[in-house]
Amino acid sequence: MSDRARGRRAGGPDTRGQILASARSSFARKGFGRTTIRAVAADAGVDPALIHHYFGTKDDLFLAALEIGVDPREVVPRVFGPGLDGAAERLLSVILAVWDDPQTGLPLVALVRTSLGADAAHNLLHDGLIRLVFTPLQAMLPADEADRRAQMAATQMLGLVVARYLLRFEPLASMSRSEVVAWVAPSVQRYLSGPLPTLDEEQRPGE
Amino acid sequence: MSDRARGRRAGGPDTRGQILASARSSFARKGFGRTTIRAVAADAGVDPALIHHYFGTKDDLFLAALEIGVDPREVVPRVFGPGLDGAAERLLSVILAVWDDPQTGLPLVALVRTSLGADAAHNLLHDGLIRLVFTPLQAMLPADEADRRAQMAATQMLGLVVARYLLRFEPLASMSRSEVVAWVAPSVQRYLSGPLPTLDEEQRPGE
DNA sequence: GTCTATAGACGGATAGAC
DNA sequence: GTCTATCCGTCTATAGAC
Repeated sequence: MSDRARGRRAGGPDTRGQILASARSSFARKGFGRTTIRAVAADAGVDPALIHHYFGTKDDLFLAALEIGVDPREVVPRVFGPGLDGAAERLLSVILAVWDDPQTGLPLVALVRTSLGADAAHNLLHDGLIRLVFTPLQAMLPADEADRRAQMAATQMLGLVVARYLLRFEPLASMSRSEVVAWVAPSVQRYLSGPLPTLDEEQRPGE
Repeated sequence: MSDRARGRRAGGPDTRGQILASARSSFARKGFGRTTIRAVAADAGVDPALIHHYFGTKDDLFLAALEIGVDPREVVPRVFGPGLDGAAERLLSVILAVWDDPQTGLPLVALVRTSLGADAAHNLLHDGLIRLVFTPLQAMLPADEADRRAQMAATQMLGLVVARYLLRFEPLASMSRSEVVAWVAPSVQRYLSGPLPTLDEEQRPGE
């Protein structure tokens, strides 16, 4: 991001990178549907036709913009390797670090924003991103509790991400990573390894 | 919903209600941007022009579809009146009940999905919905901790809502209200009244 | 009340000149 | 490589007939 996001394309025409940067920004801010090729082109200072020339269709551009700098298969073992104890803290630290970095965070914001805008059916979110962290997580949990524990943990991390990076709540968005981890980790850890909740027999169906 | 969502408009032409029901459904599933007047009209079995005739512009239709059956000023005191103790459980019970009911839930799904798809700037979500529950909540908390405690609680509730009603994770979406409350309430309650997290002095900025 | 016809704007995609 | 010109589709919205 250091050499291409700054200013207009200097001398060496890194037009392709310029387009990618503008696309990432727009996809992250507006999602797929509200991003237009024309707007991306204008922001990058090039002609709309160039984008098709380089990337093909709008979908192709979106996929190209999702290319990310981290390989999940490398980071996942570091989080879950040491065991369930402290896993929440390690997981949250990694997640926040990845999302705080614009290079890796912007594509993820674009992915989440686009997925939430579309139908629940074919979302990249569940089949792609979440599955990546779910599968190894579930493998560490008792089989009959794995689904519930992992999904409850997911709700907390998803809500954190949405509030901090999509809606940009303050002061949450400006808090340090370590403070956020200190607040949230106990909740996530309880979902992973805390006691199962005891259900009251009386369930009031209506309100 | 019982008399108008079922089948085509019977004899008495409740066309207006039919349109509203279709609009709510589409706004909830696709958000504002991806909802088209034409599709709503087709789903309601009427002509697109009729929608303009009844409701005016697309924005007007959206606002009409957001009309909801619950008055927050009535339910809020019931949740926060008894005090901070057990507030999380009461709050979650109400939230889940409102969202589980299609009559009140669909407009809320539409609101959240649309807000998340748009820019962070002018979102109805923060200025409308969340503010409604935030203000009375913050009034019960120590002034210097109110923002943080309320926002951390908001992340959990937001993530729960997104996962259960927008993304429809399973088994989460099919779990009973009381089971969800049993899982999540302790987390929310800790944000509201638990001990403040202790921050380590050493903050590793990188990674 | 309900529908037909159409205006007017916008965006994706392509062909082809330079 | 980069841009001009343009086609085609989709959508909102309106005017007006029945």
